[in-house]
Amino acid sequence: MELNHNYANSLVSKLLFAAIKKSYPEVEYSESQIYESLSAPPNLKMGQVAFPCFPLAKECKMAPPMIAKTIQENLENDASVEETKLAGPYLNFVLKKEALAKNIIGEISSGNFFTKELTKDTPKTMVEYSQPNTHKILHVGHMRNLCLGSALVNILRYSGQETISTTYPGDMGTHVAKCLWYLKYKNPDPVPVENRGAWLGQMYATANQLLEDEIGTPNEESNRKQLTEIIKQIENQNGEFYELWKETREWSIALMKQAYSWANVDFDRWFFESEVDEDSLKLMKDLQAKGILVEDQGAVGMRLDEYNLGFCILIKSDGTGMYSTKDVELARKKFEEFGIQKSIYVVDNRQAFHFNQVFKVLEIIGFEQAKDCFHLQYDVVELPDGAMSSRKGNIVPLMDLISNMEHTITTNYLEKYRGDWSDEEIDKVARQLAGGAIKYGMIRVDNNRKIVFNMEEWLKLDGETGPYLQYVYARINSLCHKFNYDSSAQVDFGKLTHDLEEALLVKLGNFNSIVVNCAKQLKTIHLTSYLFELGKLFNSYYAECSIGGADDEETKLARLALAYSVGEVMKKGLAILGIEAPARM
RNA sequence: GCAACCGUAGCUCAGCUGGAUAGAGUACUUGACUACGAAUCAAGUGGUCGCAGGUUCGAAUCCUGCCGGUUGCGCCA
Repeated sequence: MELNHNYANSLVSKLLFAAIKKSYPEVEYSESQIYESLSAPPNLKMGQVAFPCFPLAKECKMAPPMIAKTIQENLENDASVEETKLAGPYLNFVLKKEALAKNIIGEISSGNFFTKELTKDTPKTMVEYSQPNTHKILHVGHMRNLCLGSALVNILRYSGQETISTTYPGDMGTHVAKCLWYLKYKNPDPVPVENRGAWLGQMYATANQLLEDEIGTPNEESNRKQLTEIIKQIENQNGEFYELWKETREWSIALMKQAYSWANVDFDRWFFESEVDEDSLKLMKDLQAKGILVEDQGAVGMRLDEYNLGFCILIKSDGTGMYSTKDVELARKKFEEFGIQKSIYVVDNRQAFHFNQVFKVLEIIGFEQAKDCFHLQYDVVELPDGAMSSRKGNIVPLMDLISNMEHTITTNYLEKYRGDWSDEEIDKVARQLAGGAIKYGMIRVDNNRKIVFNMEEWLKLDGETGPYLQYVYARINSLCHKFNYDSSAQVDFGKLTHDLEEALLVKLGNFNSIVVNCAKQLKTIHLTSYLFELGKLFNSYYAECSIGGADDEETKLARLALAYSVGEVMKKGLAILGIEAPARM
């Protein structure tokens, strides 16, 4: 539940609540209902806050414009309100800029703005994201999941929701067997000393190709026998392949950790498939013994036809489990180990059917939390020539994207500082900007929309990108430094009279609401758009109004304070998206 | 066949819990650095919101049907 935390809207809803009570004593319209209904007029000349009177029309049995007029007549005077304006069915409020500035800039510079209680009674939530397979290539597709998941965790936490983050790597299954098979029987090359995780991914791709090529040849049957043996050894936890699995698995995990570290992502809990496999089968055998599961064509599972979810196989005819089997057990572990009330799965939309099945199975076997399990789906990342596939050989490995981006940024923008800045700083800023470009690019489009990844486009860094926003912060930081900004100095907020200053103040005041809205809708785009709009506004302001060269000292100080506030909000907003803002770039 | 998602400017996308004049980026044309950082800013060109109905004071937004595209739909994960 959202609390009233926006200064302007809280003020207006309080005044409106009293006026509505006075005008229509019989109508029930709570202060928080009013707060929620407030919107913004099309432009600031019409006011900063708009109250639409449509919702009241039915109960008051009166046309909205008349209601607006009646309410206006019953409004009490308030020192912070300049005037109210009737605009048809809307009642608009013009707040005094000075009051707006004093409150918003004051709260931002004191830091209180970012520590407000924004919501209450939110459920304890777990977010699972990043489910890469070991022994396979980590590619740009994984990046979308990682950026989205980590931003969402930050959004939920900022808005006051207790959130546990978790990752679920796939460290067993046929893909592992194929990779180990190739390593043992076919690979002629020595194991490299470095980057073994990436190398392993290539081994898998080669293995997959070779096995496919040998289908229909005399080798097919022996290959299959060898793969079965490998899988058996890993499951039974002994034999040379089990040892090889343990060793190679670590190479992939090291690569994952490297990627997570680059992305500044940290998980509260790592679940591995191998960790839930055995228990998941036990759980299913229990359920089977209780008669909850049925057998069908040799497999054991649950009939979900009445929910239009077909048959969910939980024990294959060879006695082993499926991915659904493990997901049921994993859910049980999450509920019991952490006592969560809500469980979010950030997984691409091809798994929609799978999760519907799993959630239904959980519900049927008696987990109440099943109704609060949510598959947050997103569309996949494709390349200009279609879906990524190892067969096509058109996979863009994650580390290629990262190093390409960092290299381009260094040569195009940072090389000019060489000698002036330390090499370490140049590398660090290149990493931060690459992070900004990649992360912002991954989460600025809606989850439901496919991303066609084009390396050249991504390297351009023009327009709506992470570095555009980082540049805003760097410029402000440089300004504050140059003019010795002091956050404790007295400021005459009456000096902020420009239209763009007002627009910036209103924008700044909306920050917390935007993040709460993102948390409610589990979306990142509202925040990315917001930050871009804030950045654009500031850049216009910067071009139009000289801050350092203001007419008088008071104006300069007031403008600096405003600029500083924009910088703080920008930095905070980017941080929520997982993006660092360098002090200079 | 069934289901989910997508269809808005040349291209990439916002706007979708109905509300004031449909917005950005990009591309293209033009202008602004002896300047608080030009990784920037300003201006212009560009739209039957896939199509057809319906709901109502009001629909890009909600409902129905159709068209086009993507992805799923029992022993891979």
